[in-house]
Amino acid sequence: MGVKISATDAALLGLLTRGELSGYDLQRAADANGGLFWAPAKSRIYAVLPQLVARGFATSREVVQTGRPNKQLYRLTKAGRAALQTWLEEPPVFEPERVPILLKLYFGDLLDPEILIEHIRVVRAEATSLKRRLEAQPAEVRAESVFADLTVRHGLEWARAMIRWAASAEQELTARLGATHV
Amino acid sequence: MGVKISATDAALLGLLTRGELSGYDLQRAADANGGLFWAPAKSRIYAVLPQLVARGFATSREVVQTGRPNKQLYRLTKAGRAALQTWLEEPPVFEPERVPILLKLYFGDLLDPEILIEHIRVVRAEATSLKRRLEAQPAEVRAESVFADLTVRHGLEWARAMIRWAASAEQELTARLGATHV
DNA sequence: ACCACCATGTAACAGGTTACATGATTAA
DNA sequence: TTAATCATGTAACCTGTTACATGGTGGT
Repeated sequence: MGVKISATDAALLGLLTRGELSGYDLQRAADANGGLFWAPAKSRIYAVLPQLVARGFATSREVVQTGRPNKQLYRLTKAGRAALQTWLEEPPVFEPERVPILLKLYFGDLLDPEILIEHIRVVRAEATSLKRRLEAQPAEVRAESVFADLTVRHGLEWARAMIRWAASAEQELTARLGATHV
Repeated sequence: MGVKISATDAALLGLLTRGELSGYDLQRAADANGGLFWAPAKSRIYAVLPQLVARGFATSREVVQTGRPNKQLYRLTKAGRAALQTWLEEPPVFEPERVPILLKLYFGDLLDPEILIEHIRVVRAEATSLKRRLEAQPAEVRAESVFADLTVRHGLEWARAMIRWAASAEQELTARLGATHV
């Protein structure tokens, strides 16, 4: 029987395979990927870490520092490593997300078409800026490992899909708007 | 000052614009779209409805039935309609989701490549089946309204993006695997 | 005989956020 | 002097899930 851990647990344990880290370090590491696929709030990180210790997945030691706050360094245990491995080997969860824009769109008949179109423009603009951000990291992350590169490519595919969809939705709604206006 | 409501509140209030409905009806309506963009658990629906009444966004009346359980029918109030409108007019939230597969992939160096490839195949298979499901509803939903159609098209773009990404990821990882094996 | 539909809810739990609180050091 | 970095945490709140509980009706 394998020990169950959550995705957030797994993210922290995974980062701890790379060395002894503090909560602060872990947050930086999680944010470093632009929070692209997993970035818990820091309060969550500080809440989870003691739980990991309590469950035997990590140990902590305090490092006394002068001139700056003391810190807790966390180290992965064998049990933690095993729990992580179990999680990694489980088939991934697949489910289409809840997309707020779709909810607004679905009730589009209740909304002024111009506002709806503006909403879609917002989506396209944000997707475009995400795409640009992702395209603008060639050597840094992408060459580092196939895996990091594939996560970036996932984000790019996603952003492109959103842009395509938003463009076509905008076009269609604009056409409708024009048709009913004239 | 506008009254703040959550997306789930908005989903229920939105459905209530179409008439007086019970919790049961609302769940069916939410699931009808294949749960594509917003499908709360029924316990959540039954928890939220009384809150909506308490906040003055809906009224309820009991309908006594014979041969089957009594039911509560909920009706949207003016205040509820106004709160919904405020929510609909707010610019949509845009944020790339948390994708579990990416977390597994990011720590791909900890995982047997064959298992990783199998994970990606799962994603592709599920995305493909979603795509097929969405393609298989022409007259039913899609012609009904532009808005419903656009939500379906969103799902399709998303599914296609996932398929494209998974195919390319699988190819790349397979190549790497072959290279290191031979 | 069994299953699906109708219909509402409670209980226990998991996972997550924002805002608040503290406080020294260092670079612009 | 203003802001960022380092560093940890609490409190209040919100959102959501699964499992449990009940029980008649109508179709295969």
